[in-house]
This record gives sequence, structure tokens and C-alpha cells, in this order.
Amino acid sequence: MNLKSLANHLGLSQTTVSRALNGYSDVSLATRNRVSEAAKTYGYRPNVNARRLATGRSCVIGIAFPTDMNMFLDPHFIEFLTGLSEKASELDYDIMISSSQSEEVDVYRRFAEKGTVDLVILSNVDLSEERIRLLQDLNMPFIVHGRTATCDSYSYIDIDNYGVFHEPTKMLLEMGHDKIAILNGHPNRVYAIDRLNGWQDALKERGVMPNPDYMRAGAMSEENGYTFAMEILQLENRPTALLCSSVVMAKGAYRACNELGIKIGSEVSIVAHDDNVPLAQASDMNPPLTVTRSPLRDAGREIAIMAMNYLKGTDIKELQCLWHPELIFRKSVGAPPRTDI
Amino acid sequence: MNLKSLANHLGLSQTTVSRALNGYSDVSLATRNRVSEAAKTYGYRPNVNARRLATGRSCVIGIAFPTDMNMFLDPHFIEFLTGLSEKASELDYDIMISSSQSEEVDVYRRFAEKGTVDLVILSNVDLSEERIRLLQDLNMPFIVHGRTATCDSYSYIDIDNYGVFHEPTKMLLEMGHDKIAILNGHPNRVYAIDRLNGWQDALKERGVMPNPDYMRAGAMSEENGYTFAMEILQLENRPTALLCSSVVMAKGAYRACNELGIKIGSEVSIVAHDDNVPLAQASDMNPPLTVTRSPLRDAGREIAIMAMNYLKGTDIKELQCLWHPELIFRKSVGAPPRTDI
DNA sequence: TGTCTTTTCCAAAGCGCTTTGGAAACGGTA
DNA sequence: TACCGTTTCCAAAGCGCTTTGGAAAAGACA
Repeated sequence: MNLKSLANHLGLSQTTVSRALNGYSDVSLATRNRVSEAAKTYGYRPNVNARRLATGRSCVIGIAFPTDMNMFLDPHFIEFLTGLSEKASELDYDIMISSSQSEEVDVYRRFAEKGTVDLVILSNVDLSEERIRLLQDLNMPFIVHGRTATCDSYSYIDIDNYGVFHEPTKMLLEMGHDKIAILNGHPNRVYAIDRLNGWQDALKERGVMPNPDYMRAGAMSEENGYTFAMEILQLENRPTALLCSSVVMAKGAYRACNELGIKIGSEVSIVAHDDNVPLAQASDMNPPLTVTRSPLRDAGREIAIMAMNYLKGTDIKELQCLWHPELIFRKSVGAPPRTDI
Repeated sequence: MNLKSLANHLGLSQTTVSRALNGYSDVSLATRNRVSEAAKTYGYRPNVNARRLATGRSCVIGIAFPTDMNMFLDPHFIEFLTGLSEKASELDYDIMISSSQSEEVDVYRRFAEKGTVDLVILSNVDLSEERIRLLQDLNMPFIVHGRTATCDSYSYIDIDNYGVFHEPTKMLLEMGHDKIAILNGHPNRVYAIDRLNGWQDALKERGVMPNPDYMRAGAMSEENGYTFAMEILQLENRPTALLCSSVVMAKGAYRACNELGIKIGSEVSIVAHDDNVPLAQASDMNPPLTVTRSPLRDAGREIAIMAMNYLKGTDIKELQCLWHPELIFRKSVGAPPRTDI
């Protein structure tokens, strides 16, 4: 069933049927209803490719991922992708993924030249972002998940990563902690740099010098959380509090504490940033984990909406989201242990 | 740059340019070269949507995944998807993913009616497969990763799951083991059922009755491997050998053995099926793990090729792959411990 | 030389939709 | 009644490609 035969069945022109289905006001309500009724009974659905050709828009959001990076193995990325994909299909957008052993930029170039996608999503940005330059050169719309150093010229969604470590550090300092260590994410990712700065500044504001021994950074895996925590907690002058870049890492840290016989919440306080990935439920941990929380899935859903608005012509300035995670206090944090005995 | 202006530049008709680029023999080699030369210098790339409309084919492979199933969190699925996606882009096919909270079948219906994808890939099949029926009704081409009970009427790729447990069981029996336990995958998945049968039959062929206490089944996670192994290895009459449905599970079993102080390779032998997911390298384990090996990524790559051939009209009977994993013997297997002391 | 086959090219139709630029019908006003 | 502004519809022209059904040119053969 195509437009033509549907129009014939109805005794209307293709124009009218098309405009009726697309909700134009220059077709009377009566026929509009009649048409959508008929469309339903005949099971008519417009051919996307014809529509794409006619409109020049594909309603497809693209994501490139180089196979060597294995973004798919990162539960954080997956969580984001799930949200994106969910919302996209609600909005009648499709998601196209393209992996290749070749350069990621080649994928974008192909996307742009062939007209397969309307817009691409950039993840895992680092400071030196040539991908952004290329996309701007190609005139290919894009939205960044995260930010680079200068971010005025494009649309993005990000959380206040500076605050993610600044707030809890401040809180811990106020509780009397002054030996606060961080287990951070990949050191050249922008979010990790922001968090690092948040931590450092909070300390300095209180006159505490950041201790280089208290800094670790790497992929946000359980394994790394364990290893880093093991190292740091066996330092001679061990910290009384741990800030983790993700709940997954915190799980590793919990394991380390248990092995070392260090009591969480009294002997050491632990705070993590919580992307709300289903595998790692902060509230179910023992003791329940204090977190700054900002569900990645929500970010994925939001970016789908932003993509739609972008393509509708909304100004870029209105498509720059910065979310401020909430700090959720739980039992994994307590006063620092007394050292004066 | 579109076909028309490229043709003008060359002083040729659109027809000739189109046919030249698509390698038809009714255009001379000389002009064929001239055309592809010009296409390169002008950076011409055919508009996919126009081509799709004209040919009726989209060159897109679809995958639906219900969000509640969280297939993306399963490293096995990801590994498969990576291979599929790699090979697809080599073959100039695109991958479209569609998640939705709604029924998976609705996604297929939408795919079919809108003409977005040429073919869909089915994963995680179980015995009662209405999805297959629906796709056949919709006339939507599909390839199954795995098999159902009756699988003559469709194209699939699968491994000999019966053999995956039958072979190692036979081997272990021949080495003198007769108390062999299995840590299987999700009990209503076809592959798990096949493996169960392989194990049972091998035992029966030797006159050994399968012991119900020696059977465990569930998602193939490290956690489950650990839990199941802990249970089974603390039975009064504990088995001398463990068959695991995945290396990830075997890792959990290793952890259990270590905690219980049971020496792998002498006090207990362990064999697993190895999908070759990068997170779990069987050969790097201590001791190196004996496996039946069949890389999932290869299956993904193969299914992309099969998809292409399917769409080219290859007969279904030629698109039914059954791979036989190789058995790789390593140190995790040894003679059963002597009990006669 | 003329005829027949093969090679090489092309005009035009079509894929199924959207959109432009009216036209017809209608109702209100003078 | 004549005129004008609205409302409601539609014919036709695209979107950029592929493909069909020739036509022209070139070679082969008698």
C-alpha cells in the first residue's frame, strides 16, 4: 500500500492525503480524520526512503565507533546508548551505528557524503578534538556528549564534572577529613580533568595541598578501582576518604577495603559519582554508597531530544546543557577516624 | 556533486555514468575508468536515499533489542555485534539498531512496513520462537544467530552446541573422570539445551547416569560461575570435573576453587566454551584453561556475509552454517584425583 | 558495397514521497 | 448581484538515483 493507491481508495489526491497525514492545517479536520482512519485500516506507512529523498532529511542519528576502542564494552557508554536509542525511537528517529577499523573521521565523511544520517553523536571526547573540526568542515550537524576546552561553537550535553568532585571534597573537608584521595577516570578525558580540578580547588580553598600520592587515574573498571584502592590504602600515611569516578570503581574499592579489613564509613569514607548503570547500584552496596548522581540513561534520552531540536533549527546556544548532579548522602561516609589516641 | 552534474562535466549521460560506476559491462573500459577517475576527483558519492528508492533495497541490516533484556550488557552479544558491524561496513552495509520499551515484534513490523532495513538479525532465540513466525508472515528477510527446534525454513549460523559439551565430556570420561558437573547458560535458550543433551548423552554412552546435583544453569556471568561452583564443589560427593558454558563463568569457578583451596588441573579439571571475548582470555588464566573455541566475532562477520548473499538471492539451504568448535587442551585438565588411598 | 551482429551509449520512465503555485468552492460583505 | 478573502483541495514538478528499451556506431562477414 503506497500513497497513490491510498489516495485512489479515498478519492483524494496524493497531495491531500500526504498533507493530511502530516497534519497540515490546509486540509479540513473532517478529511484529515477520514484519511488517518483509512491509513490505519489499510496499514499504510510512508516509505521512509522516498520521504528521505523528497525532504532531504533522513531522520537517522549516527554513531561511529572504532573497533579498537571497544566503546561497547564500556557499560557507561551502553547505558547512554540505551537511553538515546529509547528516546530516539519514541521520536521516530533511527540510530545507525558504524564501526570500522579505519579512522573514525572516515566514517563521518562517508556519513556526510552519502547522506545516510542527519546528525552524529560524539562521545569520549578529549581535549584535542580534531573530530569536531572535521565535522564542522563537513557541515555535518553533531552533538557532543561531554565538552572540550572551548565549547561555544557547538551543541553539547554534559554534567558539571568540576562540581562532581568539588562538592563532595568540600563536604568531606567540612566533616574534618583532610586526607582525601581520588580514583579518577581516563586522564586525558575532559571530564576527568574537570574532576581533578574540582578536587584540587576544593582542597586549596581550605588551605590543603593536594597530595600527588593520593591521585590515581585510569579506565573506570572494577579492577582498577580495586588496584588503585589497594595501593593507596596501604600508603604509610593513608587517606581517610576516597573519591571514585564511578560506582563500578567504588565496588573495586569496597573489595579492597574488605580485604584489608578497613571499615567503610568509619575508618574510611567513600564517595563516588553514580551514572546509575544497572550493574552497579550504589544504594544496594554494603554500606550504601554516598554518590553524586546523574543517570547516563537520562543524558542519552535528552540528547535524542536535542538532536531533534537541532534539526528543527533551534539555535545552538539553546542546545547546550549542563546538568548538576545531586549529592546523595549514605552510610559510606562518616567522620574521619580519631588519630589523637 | 550529484550524478547529473558529474555527467555534465564528463559530457556523458546519467545512465552511462551510473552504469559505469556500478561496473556494468555495457560501458567500455575506457569510459569506465574515465568516469571513476572523475568521480574521485570531484568527490562524488551517490545519494543513498535516492539509490534506495530507485532500487528498493536499503543495504541496512536491522537489530531490535528490547531495553529490558539489556543485550548490550552482555559481552558475548557485544562481541558478536562488533564482528557483524565490522564486516558490514566492509561490504557497504549499514547497521541500524532499534530499541524500544514496546514489543520487539513491533519493531520488526515497523522495519518491514517502512522499508528501513532489508534484513534483520535475530539473537537470543529460545525454543518457542514466535518472532520467526512473525518475520515470515511479514515477508521480512532474517538470519538467526542460533537455532530453534526446527530450523529448515530459515537461514542461520550456529555452532554445534551439542558437541560443545559432548566432546569434552567424552574426553574427560576417557581420562577417568565420571563425576562431571556443568555450569550451563540460561536454561530456556536453545544452545543451553543442546549442550545439556550433549553432556547427558556422553555420560549415558558410557553408562554413567547424569547426576541432577551436578547441573546448574543461568546467565553466563562471572558471578554465577562463582556461585554455582561454590555450591557444587562443596557437595559431599563433589565432582572431579567442571564444564562451563563460557570462559567468563569459568573465571568465577576459578575464583571459587581458589577460595576453597582446590587445585585446578589436579583436584578438579575445568573445561569451558570459549567465545573469545577479549575480557576473558582462556590462555592467560592460571592454569591456562582448556576450551572448545569458536570466536563470536567471527560469527558476526560471517553473518554479515550471509546477509549479503541472502539479499543477492542465494538459496536458504546454502545459508545454514553450523560450525564445529575446536577443542584446545590446556593445563586446567588432568587425570581425576585418586580416591583409593 | 550492403547486411548483420556486437559494442557503446542515451532518453525517458519510474521509485514513492513532499511541496509549490494555483484553482475551485464557499461564505461574508457591500 | 458582484466582489473579495478564506478554506479546501489538487496537478505537476521535483528529490537523485536505476533501469528499460532502444538507437547509433563500430566490426564482421559475404
